[in-house]
Amino acid sequence: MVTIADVARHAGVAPSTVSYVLSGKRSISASTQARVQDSIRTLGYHPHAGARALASNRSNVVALALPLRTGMNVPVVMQFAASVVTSAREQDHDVLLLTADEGPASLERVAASAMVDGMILMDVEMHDPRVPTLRRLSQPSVLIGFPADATGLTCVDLDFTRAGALCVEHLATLGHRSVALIGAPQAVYERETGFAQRTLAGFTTEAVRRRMDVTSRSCEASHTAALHTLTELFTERPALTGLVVHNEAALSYLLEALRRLDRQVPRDVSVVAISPDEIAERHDPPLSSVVIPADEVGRQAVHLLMSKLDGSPTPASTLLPPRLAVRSSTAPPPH
Amino acid sequence: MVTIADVARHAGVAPSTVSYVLSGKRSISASTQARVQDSIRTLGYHPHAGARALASNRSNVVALALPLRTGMNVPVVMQFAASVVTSAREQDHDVLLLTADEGPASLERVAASAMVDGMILMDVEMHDPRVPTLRRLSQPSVLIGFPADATGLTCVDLDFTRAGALCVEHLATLGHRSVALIGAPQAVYERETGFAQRTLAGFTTEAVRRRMDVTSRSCEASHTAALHTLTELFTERPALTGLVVHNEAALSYLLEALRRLDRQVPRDVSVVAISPDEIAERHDPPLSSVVIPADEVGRQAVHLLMSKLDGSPTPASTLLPPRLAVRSSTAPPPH
DNA sequence: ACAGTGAGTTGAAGCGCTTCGATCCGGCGA
DNA sequence: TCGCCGGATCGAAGCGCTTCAACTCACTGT
Repeated sequence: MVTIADVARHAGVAPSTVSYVLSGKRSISASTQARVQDSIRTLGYHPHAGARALASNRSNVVALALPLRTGMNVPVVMQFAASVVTSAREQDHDVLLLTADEGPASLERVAASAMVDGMILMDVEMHDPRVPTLRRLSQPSVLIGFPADATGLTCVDLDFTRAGALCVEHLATLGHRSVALIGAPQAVYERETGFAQRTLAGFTTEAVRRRMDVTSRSCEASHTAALHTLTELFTERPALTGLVVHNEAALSYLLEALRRLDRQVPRDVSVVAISPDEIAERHDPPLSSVVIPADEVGRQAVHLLMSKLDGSPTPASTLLPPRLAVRSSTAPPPH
Repeated sequence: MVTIADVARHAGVAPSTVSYVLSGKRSISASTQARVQDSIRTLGYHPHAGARALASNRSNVVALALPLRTGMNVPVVMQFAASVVTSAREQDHDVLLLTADEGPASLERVAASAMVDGMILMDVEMHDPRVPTLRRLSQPSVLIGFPADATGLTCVDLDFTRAGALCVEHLATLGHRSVALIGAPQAVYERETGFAQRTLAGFTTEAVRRRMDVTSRSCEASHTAALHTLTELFTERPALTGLVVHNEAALSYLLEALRRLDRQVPRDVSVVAISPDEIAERHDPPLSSVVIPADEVGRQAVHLLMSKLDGSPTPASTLLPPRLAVRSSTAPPPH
């Protein structure tokens, strides 16, 4: 292994000088810098991460905790993860991947052993068991999603309340008077996942405010469940013309079920999805949707964490405004 | 931070003794062990990962390289990843997540800086640019998938050749004489992804061997593409009754398109999917399928890597046998 | 009785890096 | 002319751990 001493010898300087060239923490003459950089390149020097972490008390690694719970939307989670990795690399950090297998203990472990400088948690529940652990740890963290009590935490997410309201607004503007939200599987609500609840709240509140007829259902991701949910819904509310779907996994099944039930989109019923763009676009007809900006959320999470790491003041809560993409699945209701 | 010296002091032993208790590399009396373990617990000691890596030349971290290329099946990739993380944790290792952003350079970086002890690469192409880098590195690695030239590498994957053949066999046994494979998007074939090509080869060879009428198509994941592909296929081969789908993203679209075309499954056409169980089960009708055992592949990859890490002899290539799950989407052809 | 054995334990030497004084030196103001 | 300043560089300490050689001590076999 090539060490900093080898580089120093090769460049005819002290090891500390090499270190300062690398970190830029002291001024070094241009000529020395050039010489050192040359030596680094010709010798193929890479600083030993462990040694660096030991000496500097910084590992340049952040943890990313992905619970991968049932009912979570896998492609979206993956987009988050990819975006976090990319953004972290831009700030010279690597990403350690944690799952929920060990529960909060894994956070404790990687933090206490100084493997990571900070952590990003996804899929946060209202009463997330990881939150108390988080508060106890010395490393900073950023949550993607909001727990019930977010005091002292840094959280970022799409503003799902407004997303729910935005869907209603779009449908109302088109003239719909009876709308329903089809949400995540029951399990997601039972564990009180914040984003699901907030969408529902935003949706319902806005619909009530506009004196619309409003209801909601959870739905599993299967053909049978989709068919059943829709049948029930239309039986209960014959006048239902506006559907908001916040459940990407069930999306195709629901659309197919609508066809089975001979409801044409958007002639008979309008559909708004809350999902990433790529997914909404792919359906037939392409779906009007409120975008889940996974990339942006991931990037924000990393930026917030980096701010905390270098001690900059950091907003406690960041809510990204929802954006509506109007495509071909929404139209005025039949009369 | 609690250090090994604190523990040693608290337990009344030398730091080295604590280290040996932790590593088990020397025999320590039961009483001392108990005392040390006690102190560790009461002080809440966690060894400093960096210090450990520096002194022992082992980081207990493995890299997982997920290219996240277009057309790759996201849920499957996620399953792999989850399984890798879980298996690695069982062997006391953590997982560093790499994407393709930096190309082979990221492998080089994490290896040269001793951040990781070894690496697992997913989504390997026939002529993968990472392979030359891999050969150059001193750390061992395991590939999920096979490049064209696998000499000197350790690879593991589902035996896609046999998987393709198995689908044909199943359809042939039911009496089908004309079959088609619907595979991944064009892009996947163009970059010569091994598994896609091998499935096609296994499928075609077996069908030819059985003197069946055989063809294949690639297909994008969209409603339009699915409809188009099927229309073309049925126009070209009116007698076509057996469909093998190796493209989970397009699966729902294809089934829906079949309904549009008034082909009932399995009455008019039998469908075999190559996909994870959960996905095949969810469709209507539940699909007969060849299972992609993502968990098992991930676990094997980790085990192989661990073997290489402790110098055990390791098979160069591990092909997991495919398993057919017969559900309701296959039946004898109409006559 | 005594060397030999081996289990149990220790002290100290690093591992490769960062960082904190300390040092050197050329130029500046007084 | 002298002292001083500050840019550039160096040397050494130390981060927390593992590991090796060495030591102790109770036993064993002869």
